[in-house]
Amino acid sequence: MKLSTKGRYGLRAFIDLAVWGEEEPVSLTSIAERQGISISYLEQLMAKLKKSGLVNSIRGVNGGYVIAKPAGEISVGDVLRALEGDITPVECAGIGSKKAVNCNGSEHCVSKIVWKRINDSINDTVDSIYIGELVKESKKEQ
Amino acid sequence: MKLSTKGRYGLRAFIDLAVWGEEEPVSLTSIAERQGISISYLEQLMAKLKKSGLVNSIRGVNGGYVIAKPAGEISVGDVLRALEGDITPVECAGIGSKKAVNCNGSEHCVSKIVWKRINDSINDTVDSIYIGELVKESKKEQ
DNA sequence: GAAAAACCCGACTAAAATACTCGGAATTAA
DNA sequence: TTAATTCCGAGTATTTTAGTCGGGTTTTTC
Repeated sequence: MKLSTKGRYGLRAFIDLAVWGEEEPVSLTSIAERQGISISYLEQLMAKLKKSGLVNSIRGVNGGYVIAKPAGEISVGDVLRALEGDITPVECAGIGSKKAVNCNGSEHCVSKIVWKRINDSINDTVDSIYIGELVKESKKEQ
Repeated sequence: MKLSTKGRYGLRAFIDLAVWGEEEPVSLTSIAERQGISISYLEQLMAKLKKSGLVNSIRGVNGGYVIAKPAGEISVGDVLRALEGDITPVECAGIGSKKAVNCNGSEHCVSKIVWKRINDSINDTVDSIYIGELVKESKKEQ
């Protein structure tokens, strides 16, 4: 039960991008310096974000990345799901979905109720926070 | 970002115990049969639950385990924390707590706001569900 | 008292996931 | 051209997970 560095570093990088990329593209080198994350690893994270359409890239000298939509329209959930794939801790909580192994037994998987509530609460939480708020908060602190 | 089998199997086992253990202790053998979990592994899980005071054990022939308190007084959170240790996906979200590596940088760790909200929502969720409800639900289905 | 049935404990390990690194290719501004 | 960049795919050490295994100890029943 731990969010991997993909999600943790990736969100940090994305916020960094939103804060510093309003005028011109932000290079991985500069994000790496500010955030203390290696360039190689950032490349991987950015590839995922690009594939999901959350950032655009500009190649060549003075190139870098920019966010693809206004920060107010991108939720933390969008970013985390792009990076992690699925952020629910238990899979078998779907309604008519895949029947997990060992999901039988006398209790007819009552625990599914629990997993579903946990999954929902996480998704609700991350979908209710927008990058814009975090950018605002970040600027306030400087 | 996945709840381990410790938590998933452990909660299932605990519910099983609460359902079948009202009159007499429940043996690991019987839980293992109903739930499709190996006895050896169940031993490990029960050890944790016992250490946390959530179950009591009765040794000898016809022995087994019983829940230590009424099912209505034990929350899912109690059980999961006993099994998993800490169920929050991100550690650095404490207020004045340990300063994580790489938690510096220009944004002064705004992402902490996110981690804290996620952690809180998970804890609130699991602490609001009691084993008693699940037992009731389980019996309804039979 | 002996056997059976249960719990108790620590070490061990195969497999999977994580958290990266590395080398090189393509692109573009100056 | 050269240097700064993104892009791409492999490769790999470390850590975590998900158990198993073997050998106890304790208690109860017969």
